Amino acid sequence: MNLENRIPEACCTLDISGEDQTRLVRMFNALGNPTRFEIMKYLVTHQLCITDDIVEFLPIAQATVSQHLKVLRDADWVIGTAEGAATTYCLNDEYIQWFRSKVGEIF
Amino acid sequence: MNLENRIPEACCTLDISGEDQTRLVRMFNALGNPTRFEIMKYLVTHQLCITDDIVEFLPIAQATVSQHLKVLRDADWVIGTAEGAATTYCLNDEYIQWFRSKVGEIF
DNA sequence: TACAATAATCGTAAATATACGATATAAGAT
DNA sequence: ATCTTATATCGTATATTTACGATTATTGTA
Repeated sequence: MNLENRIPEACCTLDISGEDQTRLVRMFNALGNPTRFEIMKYLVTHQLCITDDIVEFLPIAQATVSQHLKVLRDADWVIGTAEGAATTYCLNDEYIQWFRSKVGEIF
Repeated sequence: MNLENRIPEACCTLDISGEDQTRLVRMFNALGNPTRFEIMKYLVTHQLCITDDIVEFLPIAQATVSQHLKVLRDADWVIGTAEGAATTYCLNDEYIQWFRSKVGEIF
């Protein structure tokens, strides 16, 4: 009375795999860090900013902020645009929307 | 013509902080790992399972599966219930719902 | 009582993430 | 041309994560 009785069979399928799944996991991972979450909060409440705004806002070194912004960019949470010597950051609305709808589909 | 011209002022507030924020980041973090995401997929498509189902399903050791399940439990993505010698896992619908609504509020 | 099944935990090795200072690059002002 | 500002990248130290085998604990069965 063990394996024969509880055959694990799928009750449904799931429309996520391959590249999409990799992207989704990367997005989860990027926000699964307190500092990066704070950066995202900053962007949500400020719409637009440059790297230095966040360097002044958070108690961490400029190099670290730059690194975290790169992770958020690579995960498509934000878009960075070179604006002279500075880089302007804003939310990547397209992929934020994509994230929300995928999460809605899956869970 | 620099700091004086672009005063970074918040355009809105954000209703997430403290414990809720910590929990949310922990939930993001837990799903930001390919193996744990696969476990969640398994649970979504099977509704219920025991640890051993996942051990057989994934190409990783029992100890590792158990560790990942603990992370998912601690992050409130799943609920584990001792059922004799086995532990039955299922989705934590309450907090999945919570996650979705928080993400909706923020972004 | 002994045994098989199931899962959790311990100790540990290897990989990855995180943070920093120093340096490099590029734009704009003097 | 030089200096300042803003950012990215490099090298590196430390911390955390991930994975594993071995061990422990607990339940149910022979």
